[in-house]
Amino acid sequence: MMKRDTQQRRAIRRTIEDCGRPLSPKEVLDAARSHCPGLGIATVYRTIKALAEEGALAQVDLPGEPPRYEATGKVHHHHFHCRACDRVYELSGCPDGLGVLTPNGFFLESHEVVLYGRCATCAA
Amino acid sequence: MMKRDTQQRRAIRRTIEDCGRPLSPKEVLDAARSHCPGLGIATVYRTIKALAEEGALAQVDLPGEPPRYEATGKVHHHHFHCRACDRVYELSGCPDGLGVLTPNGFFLESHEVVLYGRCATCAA
DNA sequence: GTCGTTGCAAAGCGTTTGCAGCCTA
DNA sequence: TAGGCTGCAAACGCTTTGCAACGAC
Repeated sequence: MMKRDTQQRRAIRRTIEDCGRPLSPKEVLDAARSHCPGLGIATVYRTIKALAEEGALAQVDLPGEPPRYEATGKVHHHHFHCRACDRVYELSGCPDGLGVLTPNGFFLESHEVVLYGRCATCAA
Repeated sequence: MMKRDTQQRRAIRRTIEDCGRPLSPKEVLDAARSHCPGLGIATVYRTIKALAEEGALAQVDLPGEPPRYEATGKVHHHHFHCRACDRVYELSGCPDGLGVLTPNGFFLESHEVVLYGRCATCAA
């Protein structure tokens, strides 16, 4: 898939790669339209899905939130969700001691950590 | 709200309180119908919402999952999501060192930790 | 020119809401 | 009996899909 390099796809890919934080399909649409007016939401969904399948995008699922998407190729990280502006930021680092939370007999494969609060802009 | 004590509400409340793990509306419907045949999904949603508003239920949001609900009155805890059976289990304990993940200028209010893997039943 | 891609509109899917009849108090 | 509650079906919001026109190669 993704056999052709269209204006729409360039705008969508560039939007997500340049942003540095996970974006929702709606955020991608709004931002990509500045490069490509008339872009449709269906194309955003289709392109995101294709980019995710070929490994260029990672889906970021946060509790109670519709999925966002970020560029792949980053080291293991978690996210900070600002309650004021609803933006999601990347964190570096990872807490220790998750293994001891696992009940006996359970097999731990992976984990997710999400912090909530106010980002630097909204805390001011 | 919740002025009357109906058969449907008794079945829904009892189902969630007896279960000991967070349930989705569909899980509640299926289980509660054994006590109350003919129960409708709309009643499950309405009752869950009312119980949550009066503080008897807590909504449990996991990444990429529709909300589940559990009885309130428990101490701070997190959850384990079994990838095999899709059930969600309660964990006790909480990792340290989340504060150091918070970027400068950000204000940390709360956090969420979710573990993934196989529960004791599915690991066997 | 071919056929992959796009935008629109319709279809899906889970959740919510309107409404007439039911049943608790 | 009054009016809160229920089940059904329609409405909703978000995502996916069908289809004819478009445009990359």
